[in-house]
Amino acid sequence: MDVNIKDIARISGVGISTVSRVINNKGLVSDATREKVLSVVKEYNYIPNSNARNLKTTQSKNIALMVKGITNPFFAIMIKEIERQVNLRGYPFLIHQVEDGTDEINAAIQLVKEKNLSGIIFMGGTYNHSEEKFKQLTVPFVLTTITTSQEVDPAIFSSVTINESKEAYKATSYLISLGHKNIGFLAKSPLLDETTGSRRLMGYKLALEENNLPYNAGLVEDCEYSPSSGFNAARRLLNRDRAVTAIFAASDTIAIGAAKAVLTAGLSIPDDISIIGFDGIEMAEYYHPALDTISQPGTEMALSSVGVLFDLISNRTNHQHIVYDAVLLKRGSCKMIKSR
Amino acid sequence: MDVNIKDIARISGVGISTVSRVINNKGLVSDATREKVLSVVKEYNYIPNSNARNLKTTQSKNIALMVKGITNPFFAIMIKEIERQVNLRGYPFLIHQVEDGTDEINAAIQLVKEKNLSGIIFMGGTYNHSEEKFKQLTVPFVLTTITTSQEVDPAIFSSVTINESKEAYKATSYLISLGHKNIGFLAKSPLLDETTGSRRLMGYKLALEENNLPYNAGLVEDCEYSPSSGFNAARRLLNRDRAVTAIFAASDTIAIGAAKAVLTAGLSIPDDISIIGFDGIEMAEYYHPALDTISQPGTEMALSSVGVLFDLISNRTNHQHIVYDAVLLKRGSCKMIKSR
DNA sequence: TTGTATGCGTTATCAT
DNA sequence: ATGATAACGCATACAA
Repeated sequence: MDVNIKDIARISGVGISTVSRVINNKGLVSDATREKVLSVVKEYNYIPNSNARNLKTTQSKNIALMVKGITNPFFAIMIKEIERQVNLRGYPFLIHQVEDGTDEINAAIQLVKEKNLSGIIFMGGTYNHSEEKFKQLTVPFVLTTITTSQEVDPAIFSSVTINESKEAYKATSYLISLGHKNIGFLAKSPLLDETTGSRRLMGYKLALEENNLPYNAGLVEDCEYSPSSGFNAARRLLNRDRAVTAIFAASDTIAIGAAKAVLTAGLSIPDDISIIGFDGIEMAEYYHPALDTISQPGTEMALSSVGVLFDLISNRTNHQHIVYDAVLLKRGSCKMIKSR
Repeated sequence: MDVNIKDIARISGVGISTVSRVINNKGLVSDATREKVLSVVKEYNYIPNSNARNLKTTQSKNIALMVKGITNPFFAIMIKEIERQVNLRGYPFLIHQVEDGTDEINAAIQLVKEKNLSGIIFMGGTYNHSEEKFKQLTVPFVLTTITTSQEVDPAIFSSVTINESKEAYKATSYLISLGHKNIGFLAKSPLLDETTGSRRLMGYKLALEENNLPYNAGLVEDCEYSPSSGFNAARRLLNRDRAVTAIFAASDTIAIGAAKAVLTAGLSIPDDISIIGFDGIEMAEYYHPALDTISQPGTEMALSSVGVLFDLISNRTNHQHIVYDAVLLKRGSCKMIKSR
């Protein structure tokens, strides 16, 4: 091991607590001793052991991000911003990837006990967590990009989200306004309860309903949030139902795969098939043709997630539920249906 | 705080050390007491405090990944696999994003002192780290996707890489073999020392040289590893030099942006301009047209990085330097130059 | 303004 | 096979 606080104290010719006061900027220390201690700290390259610190204070300053789906490019930019914001506040930050199929809340409960976290941000995953579980989380936390089922009391958690069904409604309505009647819907687990996919499906259905269009379950495909999966889903869809004139993909990654399927089939976007995605990742803009999308304000959501968390940590506020608006970006991959 | 080892001991009616032996599977414990302790542990949901543990053992089992460029989709799949592999071995894993412009080795040195890491994987960044710095790293580490400058003694570090210049040579030679003579090169910091971009530029230059083609600095553009940056760089290139018939992008993200620039300019891929990327991310395959690329074996590299690290941690084997071969994937975005 | 002593929760060394 | 007890490195109440 390296030098510790005792060494620094001895070398500086002061007591341990004086060193502690200096490195923590706490309590009264004369300028002379402060300077001396700091010089020794620097010379010996002393860095306090955070394990001992956290053990002593029974409260580390660690902020953890629990991500489900770290390969999601939309999350990538959010992660970057979240880390930046946390570091800005001088808190250590740790990213924990949650494997698909494992429970992130349980993982977090464990992490809290293990590392004495002081805050958690949950990103991605599903909504089916029980109130009881949340109550076991003894530190401030905020859900971002996800929320909970209706049964959970909003007074016990914070969230930063978009209104999934409203935004999906927006996308679908847009396609309908262009005259489309047979609109494919591609999402992950749209038929399961309490998933992002199912929320977006709700919006899709609502738009159909409001426009007196029948809901056709055959137009809904379940797929992962990836181009390859979107490709396969779109191909299944196109093979099964030749009447499809538009596709609403619940992510841009899916949309890109779907677009490829359409183009590969020798069809044109948007002349034969209109496509709209979701998220607003850079890739969608640079696809050819550029893909329309529902663009989420990822950076702002990241910013505000950290903001809400620190409000909670410093006891400044009660739980907040911030809902951002997403924006429909028209880039030309959707078009008025051609008359037949 | 929650229950601690003392509580468990008291409730179980045994001594503290017995509980410790049980939860660590160390030393002799009778089956009866073991069972009793375990039941209490379970009932009270006891989880050992890792700060105390690490403090005592002066060596946590934490493995840290230092990533520079977490938004890089190629890294994303590697990160996922690395985490999986580390967890498989029962070690806690933490991801630390290194901001562009900050020194990852310094950050790591600090992290080691703070958290008593037992191993580090470095991913991304540049090669210009001094031997002296590496020597300050008192725990096993491996560089992945990067390596060091020639001056650093290979006996003091491990690495898992591809041969950057060789693979770039491969891509460039391929374009040359198709008759291209004016080949644009897009990379991040190709003219700086000891960057991935500069290594790939070396391969590019070598291929030109071996084929008696002149090196034209005007065909080299500096850009970030992103579609937007690739788009701008390609546009600059196309505007400046109308003789360009092929573009070699040092990443698929750049290639996607470059492709967009070509298509937006009303040119065709590959009829007017051939494009080849680097990395082998999924998006490149689903671009339209699908983009040729030099595909790195990301998953295997991840796997082997963790393998090498744990060899170092346990076996005390010597340092290894594993170099993977990348594969030229032809998908149709490169074509024999049209005769003029 | 400064130093001493105590304890955070755990592991490990020693008796028993 | 089991239980006291001494560290691990630090922050802090309290004494000086």
